[in-house]
Amino acid sequence: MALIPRDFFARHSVQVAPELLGCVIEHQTAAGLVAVELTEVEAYAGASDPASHAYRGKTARNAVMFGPPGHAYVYFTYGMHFCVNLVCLGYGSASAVLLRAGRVIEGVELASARRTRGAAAVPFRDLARGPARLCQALDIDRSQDGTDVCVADSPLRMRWPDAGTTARSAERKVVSGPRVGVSSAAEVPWRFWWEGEPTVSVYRSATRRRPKLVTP
DNA sequence: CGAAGGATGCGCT
DNA sequence: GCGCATCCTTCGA
Repeated sequence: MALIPRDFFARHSVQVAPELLGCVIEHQTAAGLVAVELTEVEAYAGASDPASHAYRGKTARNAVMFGPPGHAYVYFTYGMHFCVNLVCLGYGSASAVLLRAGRVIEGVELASARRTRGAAAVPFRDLARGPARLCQALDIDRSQDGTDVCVADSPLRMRWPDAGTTARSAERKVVSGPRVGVSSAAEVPWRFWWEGEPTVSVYRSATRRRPKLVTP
């Protein structure tokens, strides 16, 4: 297992994000190991980025983003979902990369069991397709907030692509586009993914809300 | 197919 | 209170 060194993350998130494609996040729990090869990520620039949680300054929730690079920032949203970021640059910059989607390469059965609700089986491509699904497949929640992913004995860690993945990466084309679900700075093309990869989430623009009140 | 709405809890104004 | 870096189900064509 070749761990990704902290220096890798100690750069601007926009530079780190596309290089994370093909890298592997793995979570060792009592139930077993699940590893996911990243296929889609989003960069957030920190205090200067209106779409970032760090835009309005440091709070108890986002404190990890203001810490050193190579740590996991996990947040809870929409009353039921978790999303995981990897802190970049560090030392107060509060920049990070959101892990949006990936392909499960180890522990498929365990990931499938975590993702399955009721009777309907989840298709393989959908196991970690979307930031909240990825967290569910890996069993990541707020107890992983602040975890150092750059040490070998961490239950949650990042490693370089496998040899087979590296070969496949060479044939992959990295493309970029607007970020998903953010209402401000939506024009910034800081979402990166592998073109034609089936595990990439479906794009949804942020302007799908606002049912607003009705007049009877 | 696509669009629409509900679920659901917490951080921030 | 409001609004979310979301997902899933249902409804209609």
